Amino acid sequence: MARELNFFDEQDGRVSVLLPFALKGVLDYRFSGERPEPGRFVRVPLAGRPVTGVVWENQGEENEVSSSKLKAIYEVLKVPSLTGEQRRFVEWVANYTISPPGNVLKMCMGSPEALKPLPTRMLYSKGRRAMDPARLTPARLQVLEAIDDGKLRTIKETAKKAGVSEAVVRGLIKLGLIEGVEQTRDRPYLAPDPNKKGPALTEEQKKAVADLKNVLGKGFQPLALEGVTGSGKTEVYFEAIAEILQQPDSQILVLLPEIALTNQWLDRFENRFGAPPVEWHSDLGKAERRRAWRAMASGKARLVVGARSALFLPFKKLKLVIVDEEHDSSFKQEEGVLYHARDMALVRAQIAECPIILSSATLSYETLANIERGRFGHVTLKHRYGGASLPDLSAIDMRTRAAPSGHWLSPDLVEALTATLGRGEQAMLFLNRRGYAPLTLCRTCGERMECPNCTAWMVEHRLRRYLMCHHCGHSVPIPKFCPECGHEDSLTVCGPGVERLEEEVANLFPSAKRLVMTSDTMTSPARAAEMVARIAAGEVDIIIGTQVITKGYHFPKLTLVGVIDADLGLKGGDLRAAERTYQQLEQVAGRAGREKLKGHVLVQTYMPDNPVMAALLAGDKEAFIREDMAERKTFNMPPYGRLASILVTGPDLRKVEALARELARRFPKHQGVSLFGPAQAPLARLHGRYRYRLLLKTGRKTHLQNLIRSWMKDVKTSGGLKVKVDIDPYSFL
DNA sequence: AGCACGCCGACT
DNA sequence: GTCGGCGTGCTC
Repeated sequence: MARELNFFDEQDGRVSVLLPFALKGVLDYRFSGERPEPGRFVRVPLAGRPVTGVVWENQGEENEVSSSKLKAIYEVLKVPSLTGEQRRFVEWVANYTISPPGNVLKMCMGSPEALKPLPTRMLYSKGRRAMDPARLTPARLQVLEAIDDGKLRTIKETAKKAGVSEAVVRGLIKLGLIEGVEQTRDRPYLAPDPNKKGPALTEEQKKAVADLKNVLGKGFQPLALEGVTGSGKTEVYFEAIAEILQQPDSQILVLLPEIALTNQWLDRFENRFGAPPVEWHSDLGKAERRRAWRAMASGKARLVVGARSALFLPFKKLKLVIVDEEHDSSFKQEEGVLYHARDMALVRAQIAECPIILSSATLSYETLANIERGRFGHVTLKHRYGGASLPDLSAIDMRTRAAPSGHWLSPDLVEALTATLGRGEQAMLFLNRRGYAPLTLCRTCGERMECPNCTAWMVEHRLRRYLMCHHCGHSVPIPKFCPECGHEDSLTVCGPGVERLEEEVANLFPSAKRLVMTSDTMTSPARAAEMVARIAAGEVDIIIGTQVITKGYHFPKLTLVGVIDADLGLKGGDLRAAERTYQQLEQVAGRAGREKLKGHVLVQTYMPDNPVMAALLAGDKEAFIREDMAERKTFNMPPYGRLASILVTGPDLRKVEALARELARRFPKHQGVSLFGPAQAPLARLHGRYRYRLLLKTGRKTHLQNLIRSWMKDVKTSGGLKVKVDIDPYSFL
């Protein structure tokens, strides 16, 4: 057969290599000498240029390319291998999300920097060779005295300490009186100390810690840690971390939503363990990325805290996973490989055969359903830490207690603000809308300012003096003339954003110190930390912000939370609207009264009778969740049934529509599987591309992915058309 | 991911 | 007549 006919050596062989981009599968390469094991990082040629990939298990593919076509591996990199666990994880995620495995591998590679040889420098100390007295000079003697302490120094440092030139030092190195060692430039991470004393725990916390410790070390075991806001969940899972840290070389992953990874969290960690954790998030520089990635891969770092992508770090010995704020929808990646970090964390823990703790004040329905099914353990904290009580919640019925026209604060909320400020306490106003106003229109002709690329309004940002589309980022200066009818100064704004709310607060409370916290003002972790410090120092009276303020912060003097438009999240009317709204309101309410001072929450709503609002106000969230989940069950919706969204996009509306219809026509009918659509997506155009959607609903037992794969097998997408499959979708835009 | 190939509009 | 736009396809 063809194999025998090729002419390279007997010991040459073939290995499969997975490359970090969207190829169909692995590519085969030739090697000579020792066979590189699966997991090794290799440099290989691809279309004439070198790329980095990973040696992969042979797929036993039928259509194997002929040996004569194989190119040779350039180099096996001297970096730690991708473990078998991680390779299985890559395959699993690729399979589940119907993504090319190469795209998943890419997420595992951290950064190109991480795979380059570590930059090093030479450090010098006393050598073994003795000085030939004939060659001793005063300068050389000075150097020998300087290095007598045996410490490692650079040439420069040595010369400086001895008070001689670098040339003298180099001369001694040549003579062997000083010897050098190569050392990596990346500083090692300090080891967290599990035995350092933590804060005193309450009886309830101690009980929760005992419950957690009960399942640690018993292999894969998911555990939901449900504790009301301010109950000290973090301190409880810190004890689980301390326990696992006792095992030599064990590693721990803590996942947090990006906006909850704050200095406050890091400080608490450092206080408990005496060393900062490894951090992993989107704005690490490349040197820090390399340092973190290599530290995990070599097993030298013990604990990493990160946003969802930390899931793909190269753990050597993963022994515990924690997903904090597990209900948070930002764990769902909405671009590229569409995965949910909480769900994939469960898979990662299962592969590592280690426990996983899902923590939240407002557990997701997915997790609640898993508790119900008996798959997850459940530990609860019902009381706030330090004797603080949960805040009072009350509604302001905006149908009868409305704000004056053009204003957004009802008289009741203004009164509460006045009282709070009068007592020298802090208040927080929550409005989940960035900018000054969500809509600008022309009083003369009624024209609305819309994004040219998206089916969306242009949001005014008055501070920055432009209108901006929040979906594609397109911005234009605030126009003086109506672009439609040309009238001057006839444009008017509708509705509030946080900037406009701040303006109203400034008019009502001119002497109060205000701070606007949104993604527009918190442009970096440093800026965020600075704002938090100002609040903690009492330099702020009223915090006005979007959802960035709902999570994780602990401000002792904050006693009043005002929710400006509690109904906002219910308007989309999608599957998770009620769940999301309840979680968000509960979380923001949880910022109030976290220490000695009693907290109050005022919720402005036009629909106080809506089940979400009513349950929240009555403090009966259990009943509401039970009912909402029962409804999901009736309609076979997640977490009881499964969904997949198929989004067809392209620049030409006709072609998009035609492909969506063709897909529907070709859908293989299956029992227990329903197809909805195609229909225009709610965001009918985004980035200049039209969008049509199909929705697939199945029971929990159907193999959704296989079904979709065979359905999509020979779909041809020409003319700029794209089909995006989203398993377990969260966004229905 | 990159990069070459390929087929349709405004220039020397 | 050519330069160049980026759509499509391939890389072991």
